[in-house]
Amino acid sequence: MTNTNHDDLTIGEVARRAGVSPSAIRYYESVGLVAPERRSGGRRLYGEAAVERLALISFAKDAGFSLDEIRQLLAGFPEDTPAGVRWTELATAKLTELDAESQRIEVMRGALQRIMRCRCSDLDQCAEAMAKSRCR
Amino acid sequence: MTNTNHDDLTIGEVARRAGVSPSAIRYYESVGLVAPERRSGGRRLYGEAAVERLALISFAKDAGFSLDEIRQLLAGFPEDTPAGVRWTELATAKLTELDAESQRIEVMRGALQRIMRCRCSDLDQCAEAMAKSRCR
DNA sequence: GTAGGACTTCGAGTCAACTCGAGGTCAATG
DNA sequence: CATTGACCTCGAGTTGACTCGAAGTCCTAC
Repeated sequence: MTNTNHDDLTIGEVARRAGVSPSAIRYYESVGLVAPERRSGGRRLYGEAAVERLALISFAKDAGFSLDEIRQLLAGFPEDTPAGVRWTELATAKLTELDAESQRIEVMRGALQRIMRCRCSDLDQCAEAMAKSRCR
Repeated sequence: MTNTNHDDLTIGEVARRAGVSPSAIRYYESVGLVAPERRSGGRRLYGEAAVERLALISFAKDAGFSLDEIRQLLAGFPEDTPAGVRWTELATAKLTELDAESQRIEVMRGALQRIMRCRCSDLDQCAEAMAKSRCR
């Protein structure tokens, strides 16, 4: 019936509204994150919900989730699982990863600050000292 | 003359001593980070210095430098540039990157902690709220 | 002299999250 | 009715730091 619903959005419009590229949307579709409501003449047609879904994906990406993890979020729970439970499960794991990452960064920071005080006259000397464990 | 110097190390020995794989050493050679002292019958032969050079490369990698940056370190300065100057130049830039990275991590942490308090009954609702800017 | 093991080169494959290009289709407009 | 522009699919390319496999070579030991 509604073969021409004027609320329909083309991929280009969805892309513009959500701030992502059409090719990214097609890619997300290929990995199961979004799907058009229907098609007309081969073209994908979306509803407003797609824009929101993409906003959620962008948020999750910014929060550090991979597309794989985002798929878990969207489809890795029983249908009626509340959003908070889903988020909590994934975010808890991610926070642990972030802790590890922060720690790694601190270690690197320490190494960098130490090495800046190196007094070796050349790198070969420095490498030698390093192999022996202390750079002078 | 010394076509068979018994101080020579094969790629396998260097790899074992430095704790990196032979293929990684060949790869490092291909990007200009190490070179064998000489060859005998096609085989690469290294001196002790190669082990030290690899220790330095490993240290630099652990400190967050890319192989490209390590090449800068090794070959991007006038010959007589002291090690400390080289390290300081690269480490300063790297520390700035780490600051940015840390900050990004804090932002993600904040987003994750906020989203865990989400009370939406499903993700569609959550996505809608997100598009409008606040998740309840 | 032959078996084994370590080595050689070269090209392709890996991971993530896309992008790009070619070649073709579709709808609206002049 | 022809052009334009947005869309379609599919395959390949991107980045970094390697790894893997194939096919061949070399040295050592038995």
